[in-house]
Amino acid sequence: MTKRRSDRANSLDVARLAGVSIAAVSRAFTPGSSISDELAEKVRRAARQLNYVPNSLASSLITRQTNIVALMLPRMSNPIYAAMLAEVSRRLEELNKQVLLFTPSDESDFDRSLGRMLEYQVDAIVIAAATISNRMAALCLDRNVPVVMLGRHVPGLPVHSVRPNARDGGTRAAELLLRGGGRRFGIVAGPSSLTTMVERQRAVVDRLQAAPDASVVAIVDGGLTYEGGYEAALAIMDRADRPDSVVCMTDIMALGAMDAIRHRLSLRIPDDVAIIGFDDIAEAAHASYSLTTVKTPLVEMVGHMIDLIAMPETDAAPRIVEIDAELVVRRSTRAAHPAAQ
Amino acid sequence: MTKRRSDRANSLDVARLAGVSIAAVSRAFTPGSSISDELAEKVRRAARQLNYVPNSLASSLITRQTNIVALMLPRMSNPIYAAMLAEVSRRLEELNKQVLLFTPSDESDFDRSLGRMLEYQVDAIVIAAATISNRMAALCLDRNVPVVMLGRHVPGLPVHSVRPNARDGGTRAAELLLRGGGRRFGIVAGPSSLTTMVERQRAVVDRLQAAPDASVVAIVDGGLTYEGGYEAALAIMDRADRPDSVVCMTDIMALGAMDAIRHRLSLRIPDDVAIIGFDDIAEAAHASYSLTTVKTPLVEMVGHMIDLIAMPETDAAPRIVEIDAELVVRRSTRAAHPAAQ
DNA sequence: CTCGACTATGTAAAGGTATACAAGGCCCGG
DNA sequence: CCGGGCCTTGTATACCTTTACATAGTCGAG
Repeated sequence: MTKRRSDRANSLDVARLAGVSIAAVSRAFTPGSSISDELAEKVRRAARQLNYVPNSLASSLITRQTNIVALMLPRMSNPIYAAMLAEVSRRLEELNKQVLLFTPSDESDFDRSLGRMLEYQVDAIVIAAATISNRMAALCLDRNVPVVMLGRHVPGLPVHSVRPNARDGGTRAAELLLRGGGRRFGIVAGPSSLTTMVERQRAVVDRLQAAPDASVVAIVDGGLTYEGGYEAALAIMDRADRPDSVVCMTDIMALGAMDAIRHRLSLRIPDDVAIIGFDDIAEAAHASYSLTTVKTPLVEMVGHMIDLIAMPETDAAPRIVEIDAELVVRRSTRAAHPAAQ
Repeated sequence: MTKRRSDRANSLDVARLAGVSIAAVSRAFTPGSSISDELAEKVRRAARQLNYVPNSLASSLITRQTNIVALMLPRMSNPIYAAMLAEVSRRLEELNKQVLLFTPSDESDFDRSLGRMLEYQVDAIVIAAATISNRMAALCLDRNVPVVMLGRHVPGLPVHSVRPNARDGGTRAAELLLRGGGRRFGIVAGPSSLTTMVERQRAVVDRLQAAPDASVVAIVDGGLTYEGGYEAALAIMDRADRPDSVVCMTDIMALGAMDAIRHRLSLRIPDDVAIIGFDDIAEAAHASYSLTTVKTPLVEMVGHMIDLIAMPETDAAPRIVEIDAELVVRRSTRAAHPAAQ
């Protein structure tokens, strides 16, 4: 005698049991609606008796609001994305909204994920560490679904974006290393397909090239993973003019680089080699690493994202919010070098 | 001239433009339904022209299937939960299902989150690192929504559960340390409110007490965080009969303990102190830690979870799946001690 | 006592789709 | 040439709720 799903009570069942109209049931479950306390109480009693739970699908069909925000978040391997997700979810739940998660494994899945988001009638779409095709962006715009890109900006795309000021962060990272006496620089790069990584690297390189006696002696892709950072550091350090400073485009690669430098090459950090990363993931603060890094200001970014998706529906120009980078100085970099001052 | 949401095309609009019935539109977007290729193509052309996207809310209202699975996941601070989420999401998306995330900050929010899950008519509920009240469990059962607890089991609750064999894992961890010559043991505990932590600890302590010359000299709560593990280790090691082995109930606390022992107390691992953890988070494999640990078999756990929520609807007894623990031996523990053999 | 302004309640339509059922077309065997 | 079976298409109802509108009731002011 399996209980079938259609045995679930609906508002009509509740209305009948309570001896009221179906509208009364709806109002009893809608805070602030015009209903007397007695009637509301009568409805709630009947509802409890029938194990009634309002069907928010039916409700959303009418109100055109699901209280669901889609989040596209690929490559969960990097802890910064987990932190981003946690913050996004936390802030949205404060507003009684939920995150519907999409983790496409491949760029070819992006459009399919976006399509499914629209089918679910989500109230907004947040895209982290991924991009969106022009076609889908236009479709979202047409349907009046706000889209916010978190952490990067693609010029010309009609979507909002919130991102840290990579140029500023990269510049300050480079300057810190220069002040610490750095002259020969290695770079552990991210994939060139990610604009965020390219911007960070460009900012760092630009500032280094502006220094008369500094030079970038090696750039190796670290593939955005710990292992990739480890290998990249080995490749970078294996040369006659060994770098005295290494900039990693993400912390997770920086951790790999530090471990390679210390445990494989037996060099000291920061004495032999100074290291700096980007993101400020939790592990960067661990005593084993104590990594100096350019922080990705998640809390502020998500705060602005919330504001953007709450904006009144207009087809106004997409907003670009840029947040100042904060340099978190720890012990993987040298203090100001006397000679450099 | 803001475009209103009601301007979104629906299946009737598409049907009219294509000169077909509304049923044809539905069939054109339902793979495997009875429709000729020409008609389907005609519908798709019209749909594209109108930027039509099927409304899965309306569809779910009828099919009673949302392809949404709710995941309750508090305390995202521990990386193991992020890994769990990634695996759950990955596997579900393979089946064209999506994760609706709930991250209640407080035990008092559990019931409210569960209630909202039911309102969204989710196909199943997965609960990680949290529990569910008897009342809500009964409600889910009544509505035929499968509930799977991931990582723990609460006796008497009418829900499925999938979990590692904590007893086996704890026993093997203890034995490894004993073989390595451990005699005085410290334990960094988790909150006693989490049955998982209690089970792990009980297994470890039981095995240690079965060894004639071993003793547990200190048990300190590490609060499930890196910082907590750090402080707990300091407390544990600050005594005359300093432990020669420390068991931490989670890896994240073990990392804190290792850092405290090495960088604050300047002791060697594993020579002065052997350390072992639980979970096998990614950082445990980093060269800076190389932490021996009892692995939480996420892939297998999620695989079983998928099977459970796909089971035909019955009110059969809830299943309990227990998975063997795997001990991942790295360099934070000593090899078998000659004297112990 | 009456009218107007409110509040509380009910009625009915709308929101977008899936599907049972009926109907039409076609082919093939007899 | 006819009937049965199959495939395609359309019609109409069902899914569950919100809300505009109408109605009935309450209360105070004039």
